[in-house]
Amino acid sequence: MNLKQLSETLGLSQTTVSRALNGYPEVAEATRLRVQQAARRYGYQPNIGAQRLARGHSRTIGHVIPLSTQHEMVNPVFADFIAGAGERYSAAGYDMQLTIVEDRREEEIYVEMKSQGKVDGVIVHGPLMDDPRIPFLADLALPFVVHGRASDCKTPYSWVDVNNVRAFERATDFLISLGHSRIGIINGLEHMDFAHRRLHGYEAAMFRAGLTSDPTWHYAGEMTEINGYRAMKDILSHPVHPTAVVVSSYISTLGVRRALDEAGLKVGRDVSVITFDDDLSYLRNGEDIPIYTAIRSSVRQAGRLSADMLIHQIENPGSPPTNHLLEAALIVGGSTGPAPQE
Amino acid sequence: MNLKQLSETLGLSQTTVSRALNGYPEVAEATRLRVQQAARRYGYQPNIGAQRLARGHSRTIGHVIPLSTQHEMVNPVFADFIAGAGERYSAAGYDMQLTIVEDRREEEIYVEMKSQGKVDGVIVHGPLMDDPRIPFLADLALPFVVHGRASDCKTPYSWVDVNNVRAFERATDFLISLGHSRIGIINGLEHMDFAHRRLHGYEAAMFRAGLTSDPTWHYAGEMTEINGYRAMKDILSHPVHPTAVVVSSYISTLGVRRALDEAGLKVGRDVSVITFDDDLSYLRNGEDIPIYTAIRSSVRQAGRLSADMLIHQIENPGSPPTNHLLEAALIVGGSTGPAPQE
DNA sequence: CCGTAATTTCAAAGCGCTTTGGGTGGCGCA
DNA sequence: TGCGCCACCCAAAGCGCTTTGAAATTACGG
Repeated sequence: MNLKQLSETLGLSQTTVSRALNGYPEVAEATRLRVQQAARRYGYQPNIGAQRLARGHSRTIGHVIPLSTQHEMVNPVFADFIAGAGERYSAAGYDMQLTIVEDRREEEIYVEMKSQGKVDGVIVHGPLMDDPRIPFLADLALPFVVHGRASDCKTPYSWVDVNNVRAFERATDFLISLGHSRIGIINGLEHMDFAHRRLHGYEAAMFRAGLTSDPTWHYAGEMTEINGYRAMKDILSHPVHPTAVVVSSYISTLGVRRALDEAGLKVGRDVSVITFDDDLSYLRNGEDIPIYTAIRSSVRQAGRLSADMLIHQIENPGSPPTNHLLEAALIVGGSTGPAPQE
Repeated sequence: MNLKQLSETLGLSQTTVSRALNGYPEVAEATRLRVQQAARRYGYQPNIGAQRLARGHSRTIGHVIPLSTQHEMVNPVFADFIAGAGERYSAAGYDMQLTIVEDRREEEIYVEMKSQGKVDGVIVHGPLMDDPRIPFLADLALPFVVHGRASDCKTPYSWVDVNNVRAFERATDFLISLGHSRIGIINGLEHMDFAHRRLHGYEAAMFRAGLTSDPTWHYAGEMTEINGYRAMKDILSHPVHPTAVVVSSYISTLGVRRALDEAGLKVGRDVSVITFDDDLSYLRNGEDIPIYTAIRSSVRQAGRLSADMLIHQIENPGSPPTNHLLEAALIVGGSTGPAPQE
């Protein structure tokens, strides 16, 4: 059933039917009701392609997921972020389009999206320190919101981010307050903006406490279980090793635990661990009592916020970029304890 | 730049330009070349909405992710499946649309997709034993491929699935061959079809070996880390407990390990563990040497296959449903060993 | 009872593409 | 020379919706 048929059965023009259905005021309430009922009865659904063509926008939001050809890894927080954003899209009547693309082709995809009118806006995932995508998109005039930030970017843009500096500062401070002085960090890849900020927060806390941070206590790499395991194992291999570590991801932390178990060290007694906890639905950090002491910020919530901001931006063209800085909560669990006496 | 403008600058009709660009034979090669060059030069991209309207299909494939209101959990294998499917969509010129929806509204979404012409086909995730979505979609005449199967469904349909029965049979057989006789299973929710099959495979192997399976050695629940931990802890709480377990997910296995560590039991010596390994990019089961003995089948590969099958089905309407049964490999790692002597 | 304004409805012109159903013009062949 | 046949190109008619501009109807004050 299409508009024409519906309008014919109703004995009205397409104009009136369209207006009745789209809530325009210039149609009598009685008529509107009649039209709505008929639409329901005959299961009329406007053709989306035709609507897009006529309206000039797609009510679709794009997420482009770059897949680096070396790593071929999909960020595990992605599923939860999408779930959060998706909730909001559904509520606001938007569709979500996902594109998996080799990272070197990402800009090309944006151009295509823009000029084909595929999407009304995009969410940018996993920004680097100086991410070329941001000026590029700003230039394209395609509305976008970044999940994270790009430190070296001067042009203003909209973003949703966790206060990573502060989160790692607090985590480190907490360990220091427990008497730890040799503290390691197992971080993400350092060209990723979030990892850079986390390192920064950690270093600031160490410096303020007058502690030095041995480079052999640092690790930066993709945040997989294996890498967490390797990093911890490597850190332990040095004669003088840390009594505590802060870890950038819950998944890496699982590897860290494995390495500690293997070395016969008890988490929270021999080595304290604080993890960053994205509050993933399938990796809850305990329920009432947390397993790990953690700095927690829900990535799902970040997804919701990003979606809301982007929709606002799309529906209010010309509105200035907005930001949202989420504070991570420091949650005390069983993985931290006083520094062991030497 | 749109078709009209492009054709005007070229001094050709829209027809010819459209045909040249879409590879129709009735245009001179020289003209085609000229058109293609001009299109590139001016960055012409056909408007997607217009194309859809004119062609009558959307070149979009839908994935609807049901979010059960109780659990609110996004299946972690989902990201990898999507990545695999997404590769193929890109290559074939299809877009991917994701919809997050409360499970009770799922059918409504399908109707909408179909009648609005939003998508040309859909992938069905996480089928239940007797999944109402399958007859529903078959009825709708919307092409679809199921990732998994629905045991109780009589109408034929296309699916891609792992041979879950055989995988768990082999895993159990392997444990039996190592001398284990008390073997537990930590499974997914049993109304999920895959979990049902896995249980079945496990039971078949036990039965064939003349072993009985104590119900206190069984667990069925959402496959999170926490649940793995709880399940293992619970299993260990009984005076006579299993010396080996098969676990339905890598993530649960991480919880299982935690419970074993906490109990002072060594994986592979005191308790043998075999896990199902979806070969997730962020949770690799070791690299050269596997951490866990596992039955492995790449969910990403399943994504690729599903996408290929669906595209084929869309482009060849009326072709009969096809199936693809993947065999999981049994990979021996360090988490299994001979049954401990009592 | 009429002029004016407000309300309600409509016909038709897009939106940008594909596709049908012709037209040219040039060539070979009788 | 004339005919038929390709090879190439075109005008125009959709696809199903929105929206403009105008017409028809009703309401109302003088």
